[in-house]
Amino acid sequence: MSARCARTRNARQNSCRRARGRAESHRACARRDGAHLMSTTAEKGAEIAMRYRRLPPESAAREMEEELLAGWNEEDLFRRSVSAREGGPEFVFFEGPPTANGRPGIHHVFSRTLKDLFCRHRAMRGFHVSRKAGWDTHGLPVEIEVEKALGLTGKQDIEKFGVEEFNKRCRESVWKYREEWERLSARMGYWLDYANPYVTYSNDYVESVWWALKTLFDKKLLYQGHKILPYCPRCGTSLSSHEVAQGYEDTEDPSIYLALDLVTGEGEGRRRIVVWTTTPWTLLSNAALAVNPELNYIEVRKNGRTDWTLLLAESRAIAVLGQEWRSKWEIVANFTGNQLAGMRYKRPLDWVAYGEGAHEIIVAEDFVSADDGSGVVHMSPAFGADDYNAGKKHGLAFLQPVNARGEFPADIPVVGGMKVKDAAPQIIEELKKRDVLWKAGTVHHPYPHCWRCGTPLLYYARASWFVRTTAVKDEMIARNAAINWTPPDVGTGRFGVWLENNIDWAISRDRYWGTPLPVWVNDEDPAEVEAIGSYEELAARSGRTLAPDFDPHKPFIDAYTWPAKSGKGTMRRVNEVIDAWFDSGSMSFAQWHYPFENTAQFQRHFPADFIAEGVDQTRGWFYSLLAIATGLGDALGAHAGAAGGASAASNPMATPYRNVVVNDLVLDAAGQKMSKSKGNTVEPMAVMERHGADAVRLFLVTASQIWKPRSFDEAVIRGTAGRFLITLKNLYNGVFAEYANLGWAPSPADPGRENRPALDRWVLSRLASVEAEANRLLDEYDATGAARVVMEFVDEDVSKWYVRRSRDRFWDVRGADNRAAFATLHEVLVVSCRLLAPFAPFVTDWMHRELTGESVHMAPYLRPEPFAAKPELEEAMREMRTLATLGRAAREAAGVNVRQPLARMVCVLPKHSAAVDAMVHELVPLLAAELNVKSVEFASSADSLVSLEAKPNFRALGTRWGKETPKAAAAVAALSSDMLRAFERGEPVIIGVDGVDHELKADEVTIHRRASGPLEVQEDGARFAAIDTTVTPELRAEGMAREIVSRVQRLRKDTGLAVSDRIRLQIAGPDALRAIAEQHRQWIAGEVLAREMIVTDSLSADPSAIALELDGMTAHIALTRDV
RNA sequence: GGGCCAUUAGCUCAGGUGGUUAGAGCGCACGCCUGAUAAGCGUGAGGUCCGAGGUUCAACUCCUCGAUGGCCCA
Repeated sequence: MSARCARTRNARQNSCRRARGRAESHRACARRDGAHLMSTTAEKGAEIAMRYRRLPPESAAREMEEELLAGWNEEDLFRRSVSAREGGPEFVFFEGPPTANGRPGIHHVFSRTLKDLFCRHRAMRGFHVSRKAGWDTHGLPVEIEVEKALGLTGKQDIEKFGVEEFNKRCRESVWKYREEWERLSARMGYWLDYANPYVTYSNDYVESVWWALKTLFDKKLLYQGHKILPYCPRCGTSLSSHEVAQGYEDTEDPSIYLALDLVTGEGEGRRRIVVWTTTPWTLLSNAALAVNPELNYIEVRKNGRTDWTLLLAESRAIAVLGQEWRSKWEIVANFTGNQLAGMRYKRPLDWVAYGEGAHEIIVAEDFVSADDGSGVVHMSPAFGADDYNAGKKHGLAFLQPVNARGEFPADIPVVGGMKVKDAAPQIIEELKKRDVLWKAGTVHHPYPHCWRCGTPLLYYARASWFVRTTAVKDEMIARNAAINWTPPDVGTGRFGVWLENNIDWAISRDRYWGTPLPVWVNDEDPAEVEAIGSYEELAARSGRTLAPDFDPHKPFIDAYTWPAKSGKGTMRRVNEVIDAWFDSGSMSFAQWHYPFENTAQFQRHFPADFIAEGVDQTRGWFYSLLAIATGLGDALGAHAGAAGGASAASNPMATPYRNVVVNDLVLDAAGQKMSKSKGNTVEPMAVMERHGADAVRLFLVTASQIWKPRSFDEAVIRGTAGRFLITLKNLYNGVFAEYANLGWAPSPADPGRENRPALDRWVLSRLASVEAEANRLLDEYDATGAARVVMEFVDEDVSKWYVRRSRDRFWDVRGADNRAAFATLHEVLVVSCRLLAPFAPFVTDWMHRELTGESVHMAPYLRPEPFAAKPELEEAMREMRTLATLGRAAREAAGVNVRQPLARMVCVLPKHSAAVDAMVHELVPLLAAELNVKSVEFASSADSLVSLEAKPNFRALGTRWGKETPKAAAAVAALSSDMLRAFERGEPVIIGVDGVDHELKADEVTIHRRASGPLEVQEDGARFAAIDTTVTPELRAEGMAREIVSRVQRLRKDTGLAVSDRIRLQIAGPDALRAIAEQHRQWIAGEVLAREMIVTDSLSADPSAIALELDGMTAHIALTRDV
């Protein structure tokens, strides 16, 4: 205290000198880094050159971040941070390309934060992490956007408009949002190499994709098939299963029961069979009925009617005939489905003539279910996958009276020219007329719609090109087993199940803007097919030199034809382009134009160590990467020794990615899914302007585990991540910079870490533990865990305890203890910045530069020589903090505030090792200071203050006593304090259960100590703190002195004095108060930096005097600044 | 329609091989501090762990059925 009191102008001048020295070195730094970030700000004119700049206030996160962004740009920091690790081990990251023609949303900020933070962490660990950007530029979304802009609807319009011009517009449209994406990436601090992105429409990229397709073709993995595919009549194209999966919507559809006449023999009565459908438009093409072979069918006759009967599945009778059907209908016959097979019937509508093939016949098929309908299904082989397969099997007729626009041909009666789904009322009316309608209703069910335009899809038989992924299914599963999924159950569950149910990948699209399928077919003989795998090959086959401005897209590519090898006919390219998912799934090699060039680059960057995307990519990019890499197999080179080697035997090939982090959705504040139609989307730029990118990033990562959906609520951001950042800034601004600027800088004069007080050694130990833990969690791809560990440390340990208990140590800069405190806090802040840098790259860089002169992003994540963690010290401190909590609660309960000193507290702790006990002893002064007590004693079990209580351990008792557990527990709980003391000494204790004595075992009881006696006690399990609340006159006087100091300090503040200003102080009051002031004169003067302190009987004349009530006495104080 | 996951304090979320005292943050109440001050800190009150059955000496935890929400599949 005297040191503080004696702080002089001299010290201040001293600190000015040092500050200037530091400012010089700052300028040197600034030149070296080519940035203005390091520039020194003068505060209060030229009075003091601050060595540590203050952070802007909380509201100015935006200015601070923008200042940094400008600096990073100038310094070219991203590229420098990558090249500085050149030569280090490679950490390979693949960027999943965003579609350049959509706006980025807040969920993109989420997955990009994850991508960025793991890359930053690995870079700080010394890995070389190049991060090539990419753009997904082909596909239906682009076409739709352009169609809308041009006012076109459908493919005919596009053809009329001209494919060349249309594709030109597509190519331009793609970049509509490019700048917005790049701005967002920059603003959020997502470091990605945008200078050399891969672009899926580029000639090089397309050529690599061609190579892949040709390779698959040569391996017989690319084929043309005729399959029932979900088809969008508006877009005029089939959709792949992963596209369909995105478009299910609840729809109301017709639910129609027909009663069709069976063809009967001579003399038989009319027999009708009940058939169910939800797609009446397919009835025009009905070819057969299907029944389940095993199911029981009944033939029933309505009471009182003899002229006809009805057939249906027995289990569906209630649904079709009503709850009371048994009282109204009589069963006349039973059949299995097998028995019905082969029977003939009369189709409901005869508008389309049958061509070849069987028709109007009942077949038995396993897929017919008894769960809905009538147990009899109408079959239309052109419009359903099951129907199609059954049609093949039974040689059924194939009617397809629907055009590519989803309309009936004009020449069909009644419904000609109508959209098929719109024709339901007309068809139902016709069925009524023909007396084949049993009943018509509606049904609510999910039905697939086009994910882009919302049009209901039709299942439609079409010629299409497929990748035979089913042929490599087992290998895909084996490779998947080697992928480390976060969270794991996406890999085994959602993705694993998807692979198990894998079907061939339909990759062709009847569209315009996409990678053209490089397959040429002989127009005279469709069996003659060639695939082209490079531009060179194209030139050779076509006999044409490719122009310098060669464009592989439609329509130009379709002009390349050549005579067939067979000598008859011309080879012409098929019409289709390919699924854009195939483009993005090819990025691992196509981004390098492999195998045409950059083989070394490719090999260095395959497979990826890490990718991250939203869960919606499970069936998208995660799948296409795996399917293509697996299909290509050896063609991607033999990268033996796959991930970890764990399953190297079954999986000699590398997976395309070793670790994948999957994040879930971002919901709105109310937990609803964000969508444009609901208008509850969040504009990411605006949010970052309001809260700062650091806060948004930190919030997204820490709100909950990343694989759970999180609600995005700005109020919560402010209260959690935002609040944490304020605490961090205050530690730097309000504690460290505030006082270090009075003259401290790191120097050899600082005590060595092992020679610092226990409190410092403790926080350094915690820091070391947290450093190791955060690193470990990031290594394991647990971003949430890592961020939380560091944040909790900064808040709980540093702010709430280390600084709280060290405050007065920062009030001077010269003593060894002061230097220890500054050096410790400096190190804690520097390392905390590093640990947080991947999550909050802005404020941590700002602070780190101030603290060390270099960017945090060039710093190592782990210190080369960390302070060794001290588990005993950490354990002892935990106990101390528990006792502090209990002590505060005791004071609160007794109504004695902390400013009032008290004489004594008595504590009890559970048994500890000697090492921990020694530490506890060393920490006692901290506890005494925190609770403002003169002495801290520890009581033993033998102490009269302590009584013992037994708490039964049910887990142990349960195994021994079973049903008798409650009785045994009661007997244990009833043990007396004395008996428990004896038990602790090792003497046997007997408990009686149902009159039988048993010896108590050690693990069956937990012994708790409880305070008894006159003290104020609080307890928590085995710990307790008892405080003697007696206030003697001496203690009271001391308390009053502290009261005076408190009021003077408040007055200093109110008067606007700086923390280092000296004052003249006057205190007036009754005799008793003056006596106290005199008694504690030196201490009071020291605390409030009073050079002069006058104690007098009256100050009433002084207009600036403040009156205050102290323990019933009125006092006056007045102060002036001492200059 | 089938499968999976949720449901715990006013809000957001932890948790537990079944063990009798279910935690945290925010918010709230009360208070402290006033040399972090458009800051800092403490204490406390809040819970039929979605509902109904069942298994067990013992269920928030396991089983069955149901409700609500979400995701996936068809």
